[in-house]
Amino acid sequence: MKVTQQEIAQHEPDLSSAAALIGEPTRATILTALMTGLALPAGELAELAGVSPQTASMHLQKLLENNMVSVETQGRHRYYRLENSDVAVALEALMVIAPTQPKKRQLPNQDMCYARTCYDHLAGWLGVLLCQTMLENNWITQQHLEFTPTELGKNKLASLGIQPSQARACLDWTERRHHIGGELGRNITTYLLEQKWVVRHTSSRALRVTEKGILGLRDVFGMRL
Amino acid sequence: MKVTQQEIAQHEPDLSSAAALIGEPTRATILTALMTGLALPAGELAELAGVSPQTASMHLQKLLENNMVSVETQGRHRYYRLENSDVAVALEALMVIAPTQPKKRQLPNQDMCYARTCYDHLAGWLGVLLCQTMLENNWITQQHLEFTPTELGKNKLASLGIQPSQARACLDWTERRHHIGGELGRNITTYLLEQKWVVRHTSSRALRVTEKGILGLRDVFGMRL
DNA sequence: AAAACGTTTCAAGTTTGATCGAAACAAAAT
DNA sequence: ATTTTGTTTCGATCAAACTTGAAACGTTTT
Repeated sequence: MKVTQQEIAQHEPDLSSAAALIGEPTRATILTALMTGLALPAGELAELAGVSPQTASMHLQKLLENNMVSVETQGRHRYYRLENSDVAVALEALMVIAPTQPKKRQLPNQDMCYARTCYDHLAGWLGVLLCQTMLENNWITQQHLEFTPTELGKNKLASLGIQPSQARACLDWTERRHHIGGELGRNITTYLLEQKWVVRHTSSRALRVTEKGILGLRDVFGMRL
Repeated sequence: MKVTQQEIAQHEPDLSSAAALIGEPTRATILTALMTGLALPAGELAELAGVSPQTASMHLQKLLENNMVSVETQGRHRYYRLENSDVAVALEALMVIAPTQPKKRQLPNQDMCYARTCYDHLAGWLGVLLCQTMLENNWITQQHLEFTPTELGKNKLASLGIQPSQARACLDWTERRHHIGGELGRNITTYLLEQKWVVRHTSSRALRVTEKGILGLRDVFGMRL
């Protein structure tokens, strides 16, 4: 046995173990799926990742042991979700530096780039456009990594029943641009889903804008889709 | 061959490959060392990680291919550094969720928790304390993830020859609290090093406060060490 | 010109850990 | 009660990749 780097870095966070956990393709797929914020049962995650239930179970156990996910048992189902938002933040940060798949430059799943949720707020092309529209219409102002609703924005949002909270600027990994995260991002996404302006694709993070949504987003937010 | 998760996530950033790159212990040690912002030669990184030069060379090549580090050749030396701050951000985000080494709960290297640099700005206990002191003394104000120098702070900093820039709040993984990052963080750290109030430990990210520094930090910044 | 040094390339050996069949377990459905 | 379904545990297999010795390459020193 030789002197390992563990001894050198004994007192630090075990960076490699955390990264290795995410670095296995099956687990990465599982974690990516859980970034919707949804809790998904083991079997569904197995199918999603294209592995057998045994394999997925093993991976989920490892994720569980390392506090990356938590589990809730309901009957014979076990629902897994991300442990906390720190995990989501780390995943997003990794996505920023991750290479995009080189092959198939045309977008195989246009929906996914079009609209999706980032942990719990709206991301993708739709999220970025919404963010820009709100900036252009002066509903919010941006100070570096922070969005603040203006008086106009507060009134508009409140009239829709959306709490005009502060928002964090969240970097998007398909658009490489900012969208609205934080509490406000969550509130808006909740509103859009409640109004059925966007609906979730089955077992995916992708969102679809409904016909009602196209009208609503245009009339209320002033978005040109 | 079976259907792999690559096909499902084809259009997305290759999360797993980026994470796997960091997930190998030797590479993680190398990357952690480079988080000082320093450029280090291959041989030194090999010794630091406790592996042979060949091994380190192979790992560095992989990091290079994936744009995690960049290299600069000087004579027979090749100096490696982190490619950009996005990489440092991802590493920090991982450290937040990484488990700290369970064995040896007492801190084996107190210096490392005491003071160190986070990529290029001051972190650790000293960084957090400095940040708090500046907030208490009303040199800066905090809006969520952003620090802004006050008029008082601008004057104080300018009189020291420190550019009173904006600052990003950066989460520290030993203290789990914010410290001053961004441009201002860099400026302050440069100042402290120039004044020799803090000095770098040899081949480590840890910093040591000099006797001159204890006086200086007390008299100028009002810090109680 | 020769030797020393830092680094990379090549070609092994070796280990880690992902995978799945088989089986066990638990809850729900029949 | 029996069957079906969702999940986990066990054991064996296998592939990916980390590791180092040997050697090659380029630069600096003597």
